[in-house]
Amino acid sequence: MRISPSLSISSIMASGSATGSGSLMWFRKGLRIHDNPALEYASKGSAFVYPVFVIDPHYMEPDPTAFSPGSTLAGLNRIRFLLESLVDLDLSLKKLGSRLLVLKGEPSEVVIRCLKQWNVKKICFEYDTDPYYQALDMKVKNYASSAGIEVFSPVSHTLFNPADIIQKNGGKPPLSYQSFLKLAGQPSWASSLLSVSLSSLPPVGDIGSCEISEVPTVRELGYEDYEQDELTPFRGGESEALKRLKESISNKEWVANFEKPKGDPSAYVKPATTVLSPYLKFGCLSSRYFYQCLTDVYKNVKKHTAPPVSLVGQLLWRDFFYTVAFGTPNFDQMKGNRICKQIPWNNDDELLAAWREARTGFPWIDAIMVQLRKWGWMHHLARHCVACFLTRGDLFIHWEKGRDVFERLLIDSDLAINNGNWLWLSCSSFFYQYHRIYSPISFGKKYDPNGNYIRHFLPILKDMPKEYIYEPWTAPLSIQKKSKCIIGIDYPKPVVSHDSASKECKRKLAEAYALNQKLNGQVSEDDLKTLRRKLEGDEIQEPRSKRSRQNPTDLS
DNA sequence: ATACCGTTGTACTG
DNA sequence: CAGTACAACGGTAT
Repeated sequence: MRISPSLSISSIMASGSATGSGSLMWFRKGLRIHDNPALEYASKGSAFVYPVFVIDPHYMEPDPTAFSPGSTLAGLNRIRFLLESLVDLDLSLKKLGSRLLVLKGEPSEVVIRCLKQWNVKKICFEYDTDPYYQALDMKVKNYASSAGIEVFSPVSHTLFNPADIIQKNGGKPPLSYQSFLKLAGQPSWASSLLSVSLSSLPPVGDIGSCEISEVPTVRELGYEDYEQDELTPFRGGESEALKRLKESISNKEWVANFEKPKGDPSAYVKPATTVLSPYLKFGCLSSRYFYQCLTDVYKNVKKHTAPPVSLVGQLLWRDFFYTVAFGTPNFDQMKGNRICKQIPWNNDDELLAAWREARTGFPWIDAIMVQLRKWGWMHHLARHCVACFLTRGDLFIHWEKGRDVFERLLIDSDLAINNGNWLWLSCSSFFYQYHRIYSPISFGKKYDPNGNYIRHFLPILKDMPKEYIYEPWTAPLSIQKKSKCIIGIDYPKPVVSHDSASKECKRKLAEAYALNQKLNGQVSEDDLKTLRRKLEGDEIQEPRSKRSRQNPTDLS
């Protein structure tokens, strides 16, 4: 990593205007120029601005022990998406007469070191509700106030300020979408004027002895022999986000009639949704700008759909989960989570690995897991299918395990939304109708009877006749041979029988719910252990349920 | 205590 | 494609 020569020149020039004050713009999420209140404030009345991004090695550096290429925390697809977003941000800053200063290390330490070395009067960064940033920001704020540096940290990642909604509700977050809507009311902030679009930025000041680099490439980070086939088709960055947004809203009929549950999860050539989630996640796209574009479309059509199913409804779901996550201690785990049902999930690393590695033997499930691995994105309903299958539908494995896999592999993985949806799908919170189980066979079939989606992501099954493609283990051996795919050799047998496994899951959830109700949610680890023993005991007594684990004689 | 509701279940019927 | 039975949860309003 070297110091850019162009920076040295500009820094000499900037330091010439010693009388002006400087500000530090700390980018984390909010990787955009448009509608960026922190950036706007940083540049206002400043002689120079330091736009900083800190690379946290924990997030970026290769971890060879992880189950997929990437760092300890993020898969390669999301790291690449972030780097592309940073390159785009750097280009946009350069067009405005600035540039991105990339530093490396523990972010709060690096930022505090910069504050010590540079002559800045204010530090600006988007407010972040994630516990990780709450902790970092506390350290930075404490230092800044002790040093007499102004801190400006506006809420601009979401439409509403989660703290406001929680306060309105008497200190607790609303737990249903409808009650959230009621509390949120009309999004006045969301309709307010966007931050002015910047035509230029003050130059970067003297960087002293800080080690500044360009945005690194994945190669420079140490991902030399990454697998090309795990390359997501979605490119990161604000420019890409705005292009995608423009394309989406250009079809006014589509925007006006959008109904989330009616989307086709098997559509992959042209996905059934906007695929703006990764851009919202990194703040390449302002949720407020997106909101205003949508309401503009609504104004110009006769009628349009409404929350929860409309596109605006999707943005509000995002705010809903942000609010609940912010107001719920231990939101990302079962233990100590006030809103989470305590359920004696199974520990089965073999079944977990089969799910994660797309070898459950259910083509619909496995194809979705391949799409996750390769694209880092799947349709919302596809996520439902695999999440339900892993947890309450078939495998009865802890939602935290599935959450970890999604968190790593999704390019749009977002603490609040990812955990919120796993809580939802596992019937641990928000949603409790555990008898409604997605069939790993029939759900996909009704959208894609020919199995094109499966054929694309699981090419081993590309010649399987459509009659068998969702249940290839039922195909006669002659058909398997003709399709060049022998079940049990070329493609696995199903790891469970869906009928018996889903029945088992329902029975276990009924027992777990009863225990939660009896103990008023105060379920201890011992209580869970006892229940787990009881459930296993029942299993041994009932020969029928022993079949929940598939064996070859059950096939066909 | 009771009725109604909840972004996105399945399988069957007309 | 819409309507229905199935079986039946917790949260919320009454």
